[in-house]
Amino acid sequence: MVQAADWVGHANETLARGGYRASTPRAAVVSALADLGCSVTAKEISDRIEAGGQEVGLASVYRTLELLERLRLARRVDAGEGTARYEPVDPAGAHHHHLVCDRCGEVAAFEDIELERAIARLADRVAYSVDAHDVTLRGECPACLGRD
Amino acid sequence: MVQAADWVGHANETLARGGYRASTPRAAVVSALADLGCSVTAKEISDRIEAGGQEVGLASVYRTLELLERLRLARRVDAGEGTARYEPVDPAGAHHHHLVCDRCGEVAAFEDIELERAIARLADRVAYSVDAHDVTLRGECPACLGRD
DNA sequence: CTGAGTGCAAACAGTTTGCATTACT
DNA sequence: AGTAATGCAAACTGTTTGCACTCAG
Repeated sequence: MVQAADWVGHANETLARGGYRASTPRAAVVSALADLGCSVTAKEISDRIEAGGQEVGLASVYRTLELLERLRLARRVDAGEGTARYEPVDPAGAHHHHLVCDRCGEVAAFEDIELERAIARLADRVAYSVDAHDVTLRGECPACLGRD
Repeated sequence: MVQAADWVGHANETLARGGYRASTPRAAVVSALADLGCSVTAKEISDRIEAGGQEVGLASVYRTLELLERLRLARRVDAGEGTARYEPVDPAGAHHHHLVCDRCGEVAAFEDIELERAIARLADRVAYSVDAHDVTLRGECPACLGRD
């Protein structure tokens, strides 16, 4: 997992360096994304900001997420159903993938070097030039398994 | 890739066995999905049917896809952007994953035993009970690479 | 003071649903 | 005949966009 504080600093720095203005709504989105961490929706970000007493229009949340994605500060991850999810990108390059529960929708993260290696080797063999990959495992989370 | 003819037969059989009626629109969707093969949208299916002279409401396409998915005859695959894509499921169990071109959206398929093995091993180690997985590689397709 | 960034509301795209009608079995 | 399945149109959901206003630089 990305260190929330580090990432917020890194993100704000990158934004400033890019000539983007430091607006309150933007900062709120950055900070909410950092707090929520892995695999969050625009709505969740907006709610979290609202819970903190601020108001930020959903449109601004989307615009900020789009910007963060363009700057490689965040990435869109696909949990499957039709709702876009985002998460902070670790500046150090570490990354993880997701386990999604088909029953309750819960998302967990995992890392696996062996998997990464297999993908790296594969990437060399294909005709495409690969610069990103996503892996999603689907099944049932421990909680749902217990509740059978 | 799934053998189109085989799959159509298999799908129709499964549908019949399940007590589902053999309607013309349903058959058209099954056959269109088989023809188009890998990673198609509801709209593409509808267009392809229309091109063959028939008319099938988009709603029926969606309803049929949902049914096929429930019967494990098709699966929803996530190419990333907000449009659901479907493809026939090989009754023999063979499956592949996708390479998506970030520039033109072109989707190619690949298989890799090593990758499957890594995922199988990983699936044993996690707390979730994993029963499906998706891998998507993103990058640029050969055509777009050439067009730099 | 100037334009990047915002909020709102309207526009959109894909998907789902209610209901009267059609057509397998 | 009975009911599963269809088609249409309306409803919905998530996301994007146009525009007037605001505020950081």
